[in-house]
Amino acid sequence: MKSSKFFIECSDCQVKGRSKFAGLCEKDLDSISYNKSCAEYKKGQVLFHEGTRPLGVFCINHGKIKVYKVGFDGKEQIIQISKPGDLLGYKAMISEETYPVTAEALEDTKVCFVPKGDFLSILDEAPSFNNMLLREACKELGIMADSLTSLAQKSVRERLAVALLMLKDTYGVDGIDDGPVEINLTREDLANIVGTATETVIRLLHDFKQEKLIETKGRKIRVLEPKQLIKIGQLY
Amino acid sequence: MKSSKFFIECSDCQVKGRSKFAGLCEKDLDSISYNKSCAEYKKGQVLFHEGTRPLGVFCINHGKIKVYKVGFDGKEQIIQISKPGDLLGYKAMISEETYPVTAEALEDTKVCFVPKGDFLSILDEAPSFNNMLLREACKELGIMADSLTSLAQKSVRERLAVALLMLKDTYGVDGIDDGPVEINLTREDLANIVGTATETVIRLLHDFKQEKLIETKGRKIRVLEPKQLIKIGQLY
DNA sequence: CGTAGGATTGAGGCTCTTCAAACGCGGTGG
DNA sequence: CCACCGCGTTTGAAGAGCCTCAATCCTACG
Repeated sequence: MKSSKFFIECSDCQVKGRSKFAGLCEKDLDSISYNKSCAEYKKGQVLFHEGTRPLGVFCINHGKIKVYKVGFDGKEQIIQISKPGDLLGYKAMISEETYPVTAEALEDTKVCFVPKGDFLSILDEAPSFNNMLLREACKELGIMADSLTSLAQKSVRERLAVALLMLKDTYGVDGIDDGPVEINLTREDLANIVGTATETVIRLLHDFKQEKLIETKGRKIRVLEPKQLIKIGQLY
Repeated sequence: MKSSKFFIECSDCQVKGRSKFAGLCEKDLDSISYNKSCAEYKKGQVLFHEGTRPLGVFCINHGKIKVYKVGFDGKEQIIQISKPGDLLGYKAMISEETYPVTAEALEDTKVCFVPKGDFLSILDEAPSFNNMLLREACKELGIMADSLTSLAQKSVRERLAVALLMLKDTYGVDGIDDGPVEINLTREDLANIVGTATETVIRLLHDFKQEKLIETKGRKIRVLEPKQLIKIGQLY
């Protein structure tokens, strides 16, 4: 289960510059910091389940989290991979609905939790924060329109190329060593991002490997030729 | 081209109750009304093109408008069908990006245009409006996650069933006569909603017709058995 | 009454899925 | 320390679902 053996002040947080709280004034940030709690979620643990009611928002401090919907037949569709600095679960809270998705840790993670009331009162009192979230949401809607078109029109090979490029960025954030980025996901998760079968992903990765576009070591994937992948993914 | 032979006061608008401006105070509504312009767009005319910079927002007074992205090979992917009361183009304006989509009239339409400056100043001055838009955007993001999952996991037959149900609602708004709803779209547009080929849509509509789930008269489609379509679409 | 754009039908083929089986690799207990 | 176990990965084969291309039919409209 999650534990609360540690606490991080927002003002000390390594990711505060990247987080959605970055623009807040000191007073508001302190107020969040004062009321929040911190927890660790181990690989496979769920932060929140689709269909449940939001009680607050999550700010990722460390680790990656997959956000997915479960389809009729039980298959996951991964909507996004969230990384440190990302804010999770605020949309359902604002729209006053149950979570439309599930959030699950892909690795051992550290996450701060801001209770609903505190978050909403900041939203009320800081118009600039409200506005920033609106701007983010609008931007995200544009990205979703892109993904939708991709999914509807591109072949699996094309979509896999796009997904690998996206994941390169997501996993590039860690970049402690500035060695090449290693994507670390099960083939099944990768398939659930691309929207295809696991076996298809494996076969296409094999092709990409033969074409010297990527390198694999166990489950780890390294992108060698991003430009080629851009071409394959027909990104313009 | 568009013409400006008419003008509708927001306070007189038939769709003001359904529009996003519904919650505004009288002062703000009058300010919008004073600065806006009205225009007619005939079937096939474009309100705005993907990639161009937004100069204001559009409020639909009459008629339906398709919002789509053009894929790499020129194929349209329809993201939504907008109807009277809907606000168009505000997302790109707020996120300060170029339009990610194109908006084109599906029939002869009447549309009001609110210039950027006026819209943004209302947004600035009315926190409740800001908040309402944020709530809408968050809700829409949940819907997009649904659509994404649908597209990734459902068969074309299932997706077509879902699309027909959605269109029944969209076209049901007109309901001047309370006769059955008639969906009036080209097969190609329908295919571009579902994300498939025109011929596939035609064949599946033929099947649905044989199963007595729908009725067609020319291009017009009537849904006879929504419950059956819900079952086919695996909506739960 | 002619024409153009949309709707329909048919055939063929390709992509991708599904099912089944074998293979590795990391972790665990003897 | 090593053999075993189990999950995730990989490979193969067969077939279903869709797409593409091409031809024909319909129908609204000038």
